[in-house]
Amino acid sequence: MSENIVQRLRDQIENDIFSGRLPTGHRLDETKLANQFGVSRTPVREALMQLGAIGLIEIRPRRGAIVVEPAPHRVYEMFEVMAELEAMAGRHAARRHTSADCGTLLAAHEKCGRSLQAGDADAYYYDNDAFHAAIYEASHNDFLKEQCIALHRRLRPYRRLQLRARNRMDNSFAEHDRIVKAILNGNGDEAAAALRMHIAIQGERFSDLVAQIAAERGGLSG
Amino acid sequence: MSENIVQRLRDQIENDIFSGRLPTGHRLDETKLANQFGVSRTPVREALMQLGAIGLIEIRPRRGAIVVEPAPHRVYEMFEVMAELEAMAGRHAARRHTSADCGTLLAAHEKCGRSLQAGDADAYYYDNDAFHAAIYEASHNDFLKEQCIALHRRLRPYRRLQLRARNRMDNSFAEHDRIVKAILNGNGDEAAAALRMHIAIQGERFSDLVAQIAAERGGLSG
DNA sequence: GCGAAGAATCTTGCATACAAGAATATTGAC
DNA sequence: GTCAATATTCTTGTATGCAAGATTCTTCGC
Repeated sequence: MSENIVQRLRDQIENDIFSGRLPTGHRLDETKLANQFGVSRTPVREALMQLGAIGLIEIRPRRGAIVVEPAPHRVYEMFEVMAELEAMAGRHAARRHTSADCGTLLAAHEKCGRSLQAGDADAYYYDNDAFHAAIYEASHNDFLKEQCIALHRRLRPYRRLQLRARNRMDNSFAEHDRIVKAILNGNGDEAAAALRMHIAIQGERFSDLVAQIAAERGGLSG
Repeated sequence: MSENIVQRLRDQIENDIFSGRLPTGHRLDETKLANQFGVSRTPVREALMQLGAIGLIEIRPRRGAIVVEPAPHRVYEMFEVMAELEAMAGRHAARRHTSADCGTLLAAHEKCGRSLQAGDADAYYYDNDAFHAAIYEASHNDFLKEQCIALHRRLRPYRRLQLRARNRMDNSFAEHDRIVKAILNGNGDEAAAALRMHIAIQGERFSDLVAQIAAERGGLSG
């Protein structure tokens, strides 16, 4: 499939982490992974190194790699930064967008609307990605775009949890609407504010979720 | 020195790139680098991979790695993002700083002042790093801090060029002064604005520099 | 003389081997 | 019975070897 083994390994391990097959704290033994995938340790090491660079796993010298679930407060921090980056993208998009950008953005927005009406959370999830990608693109700052995509990807598993929440899809779409209007009107500050809130809400929802789980666990175990 | 060869190699190659010993477009031959450093190809590969993850070099499958000087407009984009991240750090620092943070920030600021009075641009350069690091720290968002440090590091060679410019050190210190006051007063918006401008100026100065060099080159070569 | 096809060479990608440090188990002392 | 020290095992870090793809050089055809 992939051109080289390293990328295939990286994607596979990444998926295994996101899907929970490789739980937090799990030790990633190079030899075992190599055997498991039927390759040698060399590409495994390189794949692990790449995952370490993203921050998905922690590589401790001479002590192997472990899966790190970022502490909840860290995920919250990441949402904070994401909110600011998205706000920046929105501000620039409002000022710099071309007519082609408008078309892409509107099309993505309408696609979200159709998925919402169909009640298809999975479809909405992907359409939402495209919607945000359109904003990054319209910001006409490629470096910003890359940073946004990387962080968006990193936060993927946490966002995915949220669309299941009651009314989240409706609210999300309403927020998108405000964002689109601001960008098309060239109102950078409004676009930034709308996007910042749109993302910040997710961070807060995540925090709520963590608190809820902690409470449940507390109730069960002590 | 370093614990492992890979880190040593990574730092060395990174320095060679920043210092210009390894110019843009230079092909990084694994075998040659291995011989040069007296190690095997394995750690060289891993070091190159890490540099590729940062974006300092480009790794093309089966075709080796080359040093990529980011195009000027891309550096400008990076300064734009840096400005926004610093502004965010400043806004949070203004709201969240502890008394210990204040002490560190003030100490760093005063150290900059002493280097300025001594007319020592090199010292100022390092003190400036510490000053900004103090702000990241005071933002109490570790993820943001790490992102800032990484980008700051990435932009290092371009910042270094600038302190040589006339009056830049004086102006920089004056801007620092405004930033410190805003943070200590708890004025988040003011701190953000001051920092955004502080960094944006550098991006613009970089653009000026590029334009100037381009003009000179144009005058020479046709 | 110029262009294209093929061969030779060179470089990367992966596998295997070996050495050194960390984790663990075992044994001895208290 | 518990703690500590040592020995053993296990894992990582680095070196080397081999195969496949890329580049370059040579040769042949036009």
